[in-house]
Amino acid sequence: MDTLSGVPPRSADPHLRERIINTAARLLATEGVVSARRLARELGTSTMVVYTHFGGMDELSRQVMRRGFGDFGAELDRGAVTDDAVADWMTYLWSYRRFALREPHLYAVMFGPGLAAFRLGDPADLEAARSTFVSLLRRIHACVNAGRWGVDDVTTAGEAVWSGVHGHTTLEHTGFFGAVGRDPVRSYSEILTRMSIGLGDDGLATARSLSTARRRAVRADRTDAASAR
Amino acid sequence: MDTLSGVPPRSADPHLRERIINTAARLLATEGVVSARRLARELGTSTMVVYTHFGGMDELSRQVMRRGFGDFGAELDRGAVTDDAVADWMTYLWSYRRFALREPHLYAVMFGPGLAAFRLGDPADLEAARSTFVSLLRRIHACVNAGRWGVDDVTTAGEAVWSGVHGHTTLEHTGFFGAVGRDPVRSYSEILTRMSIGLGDDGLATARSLSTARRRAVRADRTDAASAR
DNA sequence: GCCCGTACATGACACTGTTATGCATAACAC
DNA sequence: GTGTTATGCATAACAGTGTCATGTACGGGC
Repeated sequence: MDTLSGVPPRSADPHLRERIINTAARLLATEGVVSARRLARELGTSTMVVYTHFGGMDELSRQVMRRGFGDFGAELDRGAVTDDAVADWMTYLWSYRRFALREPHLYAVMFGPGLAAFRLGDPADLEAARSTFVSLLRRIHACVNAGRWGVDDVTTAGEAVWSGVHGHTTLEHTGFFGAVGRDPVRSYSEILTRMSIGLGDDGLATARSLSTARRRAVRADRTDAASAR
Repeated sequence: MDTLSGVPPRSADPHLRERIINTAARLLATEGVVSARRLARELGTSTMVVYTHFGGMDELSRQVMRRGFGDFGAELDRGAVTDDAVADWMTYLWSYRRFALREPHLYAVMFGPGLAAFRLGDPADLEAARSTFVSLLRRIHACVNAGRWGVDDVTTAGEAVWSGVHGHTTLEHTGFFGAVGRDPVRSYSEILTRMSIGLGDDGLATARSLSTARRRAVRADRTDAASAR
């Protein structure tokens, strides 16, 4: 690593780099924004540490984003693979929503301007972001293999599914559903249901899978709440 | 209007208020951001005009947003009502995408933090934003009435559809599709197709409607390009 | 013609990211 | 152990942001 400058950092605190990223992630989660000065105050340092270690706030944000994608992917892949592929796919997307609601600001960094990872072309960032998408494609493939869906272009189907859950997530973050007195769980279920049927599944089978996935999601929510306590 | 302060503005330039909004909208479209100082420089005034007329940048942004919803709604409702309700619905959503791509920053203000219109509860803002959603619901209703779709809860279906097109739009704005070499028209078509089938339509009928809507959209794109020239 | 009030300009305050400068200290050569 | 080098970090400044207190000049009501 860092073969360009060729000089290993010889900091007094060898963990400072990690601490900066940790603190930035924590401030992002708790306060929604992270400024160089706020970060320095929290660390007991000057703002310069951001520039010696990352060159600027942009690169630091990308590091936080990269870690976010790591956590996100790990959490998404925790869902088991059962004989109900559509339920597994739905479980995956309920986990997607749970993460996005628990970490709204991190999600915004990851999927807002953070998707610049794709533009900037840093292989590590691109891979981090793409891995979660590939993970989604695997679930879709399983539904096709199970004979539930008829899809020739899995990637395009994945983009359509992702658009739906991502859009719903961002709408939920703006507070839309709460403001108009609508139930976001209901509309999220609608997305999953209509998409599954649209991709070829039987209506009744989709409804059964949704029930299964909802039960799993509620249980995961409880686990989440318990670990937070 | 402005019955709270009760004092009519007696500016040297009675159109200044309008000019500020116009200029802010133009700067937003051309430069992506609009700061009080940049605005003042463009207008040949000081930054104070923003505060005497709007009380701050927030309210000015909301005015720009409100106008944006007006233009957006007018453009969306331009689509004709024909005997192919699903094609009309798709045409509506192609117009949605066309507007979002032509005015990415305005769209971001409108549907990003701008959806705070729903939170803040200003009736005019809420109505401006809601009218475009209601317009979508009308198209959905037409599909149900035409016997193409079987939907009991039109609002929930509308939220699902909106999530899909909104999500796709924001992903497209981040440059995702271009960066990974994917065709956004293809995935957008996939959303429309799978949603229509998922909502109850026949696969072949949906495909025919998609062709119709695509033809209309291409024609509208050409008109758009011609008027821009 | 006077006076009041409003619209606007000026300049300052607190904040942001960034960077030039300087210093203390750690690592290395001998 | 000493001298040299260079690195990490603090200090302070610059340019930018939104905002506001103050002062001024002008327009309408009397």
